[in-house]
Amino acid sequence: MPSLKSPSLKSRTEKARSTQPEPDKPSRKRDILLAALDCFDSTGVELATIGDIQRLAGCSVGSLYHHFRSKEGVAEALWLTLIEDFNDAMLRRMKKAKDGQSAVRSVVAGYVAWSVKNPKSMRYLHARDIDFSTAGSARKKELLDQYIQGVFAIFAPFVRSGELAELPLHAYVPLISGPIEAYVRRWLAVEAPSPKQVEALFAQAAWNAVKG
Amino acid sequence: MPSLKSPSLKSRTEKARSTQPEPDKPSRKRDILLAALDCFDSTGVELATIGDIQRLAGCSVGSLYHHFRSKEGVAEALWLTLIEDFNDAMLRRMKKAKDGQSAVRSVVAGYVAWSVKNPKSMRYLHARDIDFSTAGSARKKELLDQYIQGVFAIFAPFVRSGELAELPLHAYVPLISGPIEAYVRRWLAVEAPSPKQVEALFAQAAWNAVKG
DNA sequence: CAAAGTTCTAGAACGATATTCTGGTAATTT
DNA sequence: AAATTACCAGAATATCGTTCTAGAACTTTG
Repeated sequence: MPSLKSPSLKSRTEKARSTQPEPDKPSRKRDILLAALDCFDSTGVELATIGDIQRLAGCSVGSLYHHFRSKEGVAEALWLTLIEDFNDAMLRRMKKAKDGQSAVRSVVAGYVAWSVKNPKSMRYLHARDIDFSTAGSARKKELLDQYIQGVFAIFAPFVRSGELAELPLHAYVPLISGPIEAYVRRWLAVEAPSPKQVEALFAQAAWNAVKG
Repeated sequence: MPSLKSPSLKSRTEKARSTQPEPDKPSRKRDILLAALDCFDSTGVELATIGDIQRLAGCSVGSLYHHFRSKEGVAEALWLTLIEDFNDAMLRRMKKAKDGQSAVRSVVAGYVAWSVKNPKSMRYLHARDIDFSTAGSARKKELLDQYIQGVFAIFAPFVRSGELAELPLHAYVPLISGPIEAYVRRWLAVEAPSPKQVEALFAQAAWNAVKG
């Protein structure tokens, strides 16, 4: 569970060393990702130059290319890091729920909260046109599946108890968070009333969509 | 209402000539857009080179730059053309509905139908990170608003009759098409069960979300 | 119909910038 | 401490977006 703010991003030496998981330590790698987020957010991935990122991160080209294979590599790593953060935050929040209804509602609330707190990151998560490598693409799918599984694991008991409807596995996430996701995307792109204003309405809709 | 398949894309000479609106005529401009869609879809906007597009379209660099200001200009024009096509198709379909419920359901059905028929185009519509010029950005907002207005114009009578709930203007579109949109995006990105399989379920959810 | 203008096309030249290369310094392991 | 590895720097290179020059194909106008 990497994070840009309370970081880990341990260099994946495959043979897991016995040292503790390197709790934080301000790393060059993270500096680069942080700088990249700013650059990508303000000008888009394409227009942001390696020079911009490198300058803002306070490192050299060589250093940047030591940590990442390419500019797209940075873009990909950034996206994967952010989605992992986001998924963690969401699942953590959902796990606190005691019943199905509050679990479902917490998804909408969590989505809004995270977006309002990290608009740049959320905007970047919505931005596609990041050319994922085959490895990155696989990782992305893996994380996505993992999230869906995680959600379902939380929901399963409530489905069994009949509080939640029994639906195709892939239907829960879009049914619950599709509307708020669409709303937030629009809010991030152009100016629109804050998601806070429709949170309750969308939470209710989410609940209606999946209740038993 | 331009279209890539049954085309118009008339060269906007501002002083509208008396000639009929140039019904189709295979134009160089369209060839370029078509080629661009293929290139952008297979490698992403960034990695697609002007050379690729130009070669596939069978034209020269000069010609391409005569019709568009830049590569981003091509990407922007393509996006705007496609969204216009899509919006037209959706509104046309919705207008046929006689009552609120079938109008709402037609949104979901229309979304699925268009996506299944034009996956490349829909994938491109979902791709952000197209650096819109100020003009393009304005046009985009204009089209988006126009669509929302159009949807509301169709729904208004049903809202007045009480068949549909009275909600914030910006809530209808995400509530109705948010889930299917999220589902389709995932389907287009990685492999997943066809949207056809959840169409009925999502149509029902859409209806529940906005019925009076 | 001829001439003048305009649109469209071509491809070479240019400039910006992503990426590679060479060489070096700190850290870690043996 | 020697060796190996991780990390970093900046110059050199290669790729590609864009501009420029020139000319062909239409369109309009006298």
